[in-house]
Amino acid sequence: MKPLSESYYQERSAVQVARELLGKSLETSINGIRTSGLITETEAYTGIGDRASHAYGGRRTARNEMMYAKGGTSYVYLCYGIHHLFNVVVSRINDPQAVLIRSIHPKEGLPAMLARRNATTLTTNGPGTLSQALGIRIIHNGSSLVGPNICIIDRGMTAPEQHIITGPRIGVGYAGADALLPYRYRIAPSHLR
DNA sequence: CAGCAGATTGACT
DNA sequence: GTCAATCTGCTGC
Repeated sequence: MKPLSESYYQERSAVQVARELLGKSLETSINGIRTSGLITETEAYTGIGDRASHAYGGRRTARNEMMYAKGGTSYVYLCYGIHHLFNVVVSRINDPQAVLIRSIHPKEGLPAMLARRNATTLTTNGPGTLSQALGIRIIHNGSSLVGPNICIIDRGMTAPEQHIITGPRIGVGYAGADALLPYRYRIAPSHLR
């Protein structure tokens, strides 16, 4: 029941963390409002050799700078000019591996999440919608995952191997052969309820 | 500098 | 199924 430590993120690869984060609790405390959910879908972006990654070929821009930070840092960026996508940076400084969180199962703070989404039914099954529900925005780019605002906690819900479905990542058709790699991980829908 | 595509979503035909 | 919303970064004039 403790937040995952900084060394946890630094000692593992993106593939390993993407798989192990399934079932863990992603929690935010923003402006005194606490919200959380269990991670049900992730994708691994494995570094400078990964054609689907913003850091492919060692590319370094103002947007993706945080991918080069130490493991345990948040990488939040704006996609299509509208949606905030939340990533967990993994490994050490200058090894830009990251895990995109694509879906959560909401647990705490449902009213606050509904208000942020401006909705009456709660949707958190997409990288843009879950970030909005949890209140994660560009200002959280670079936030520590062992800091006060965003953290990931093991609440004993680690997904068993046989309930994990793997497949190609979503929306990365431009990545050639790398688009086919099985770097998307999700908990089988039949095990969510 | 213009044009275009992108780790998406939701409204509409 | 189609398409607009709208910021970032890359390509080419």
